[in-house]
Amino acid sequence: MISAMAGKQKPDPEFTAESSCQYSDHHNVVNHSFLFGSSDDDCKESSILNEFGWNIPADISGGDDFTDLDRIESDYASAASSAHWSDDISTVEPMVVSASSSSEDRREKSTASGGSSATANPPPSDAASKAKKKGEKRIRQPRFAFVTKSEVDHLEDGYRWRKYGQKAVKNSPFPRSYYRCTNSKCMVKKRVERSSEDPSVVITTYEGQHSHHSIGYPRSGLIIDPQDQAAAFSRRFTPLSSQFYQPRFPYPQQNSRYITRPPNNQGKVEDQSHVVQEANSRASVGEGLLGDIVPPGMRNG
DNA sequence: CGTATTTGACCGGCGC
DNA sequence: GCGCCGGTCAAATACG
Repeated sequence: MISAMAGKQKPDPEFTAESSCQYSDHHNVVNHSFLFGSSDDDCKESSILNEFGWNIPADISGGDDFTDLDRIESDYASAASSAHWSDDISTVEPMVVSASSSSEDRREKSTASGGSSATANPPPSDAASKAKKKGEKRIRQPRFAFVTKSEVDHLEDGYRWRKYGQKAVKNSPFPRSYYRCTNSKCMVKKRVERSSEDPSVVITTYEGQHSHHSIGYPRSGLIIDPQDQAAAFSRRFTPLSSQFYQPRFPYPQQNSRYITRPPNNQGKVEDQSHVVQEANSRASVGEGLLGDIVPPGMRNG
C-alpha cells in the first residue's frame, strides 16, 4: 500500500475529497455513490478519486447514478463549496477500491526496534527480515471509502478498532488516523481523516474484510463482492453522534463551528440520535456495519 | 492491571 | 543518492 500511495504522493496535495465526491445533505440523507475501483495502479492521478479508485457502477447509486467521474466531482464540489449542512450525520458516500499490492504489513512485528528512538539502541536485526520482506509483494485488500458528513471522526460500525497510528495530512489541518480491527486474526484496517476543505466531511477508508462476524468470532476470510459491501455500508453506515461518543480531537479545532451545534437544534439531534441508536443496537447484537457485507452463511457468530 | 491511545522514529517507494 | 511521503511500529502514557 505504501508503494501505491507513495507513487501518488506528489499529486497528493490535490487530495481533496471535497472536489471529488458528490453528496447531498438536503434532508439528512444521502446520496449513495459507489465507487469501485480498480487497482491503485490504475489510479495515477491526483485526487482522492484516484486514490480510492473511483469508478461508479450505475445501478447502486441510490437514485443518483454517478457513472461520470466529472459529474461526481462537480457535484461534490458544489455541495462542499456551499458548505450548507442541515445535520451532522447527513451523508454517507461509499467508495470501493481494489488495490493491487501492498507492502504495508511487510514488517508486521518483524522487529522489536520498530521506530521509537526511545529505544536507544535499536537492534539492527531487522535488516535480515527487511531483505526478506523486500521481495514479498503483498496482495492488497480491497478498499472502500466513505465520505461522510459527520461531526465525529470515528464512525461506529459495530466492530472494535484499535488505533495504531496518526499522521498529519499534507495541506490539511486534520490528521489521518489509522485503525486496525481489534480481532488479532482480522486484518481489516481503516483510515479516518477529515476533509481539509470541508471539515464537516469525514473520509473513512476500509481495507480488507472482517474475517469474523463480530469481535471474538474468527472465521476464514472470504472475498465478497465490493458492490455488496458498498451497498451494505450505504444502508448501514451511521456516524456516531457525540451524544454517544465524544472523540478526542488532538488537532486544533479551528473549524469547530462544524463540530458543535447550537442547542436549538435539538429536534435534529433527536432525529439523528435514533439513527445512531439503531446503529448501536445493531452493534450490540453483533450485526455491525459489516453485517450486511458478510452474508449470514459466512458468519460464524 | 489490562487495554487502548499517543507519538516520534522508521521503512520502503517514488521523483528528482 | 537524497528527500519526501504515506504507512507502520512500539515504547510510553492514559484510561477503565
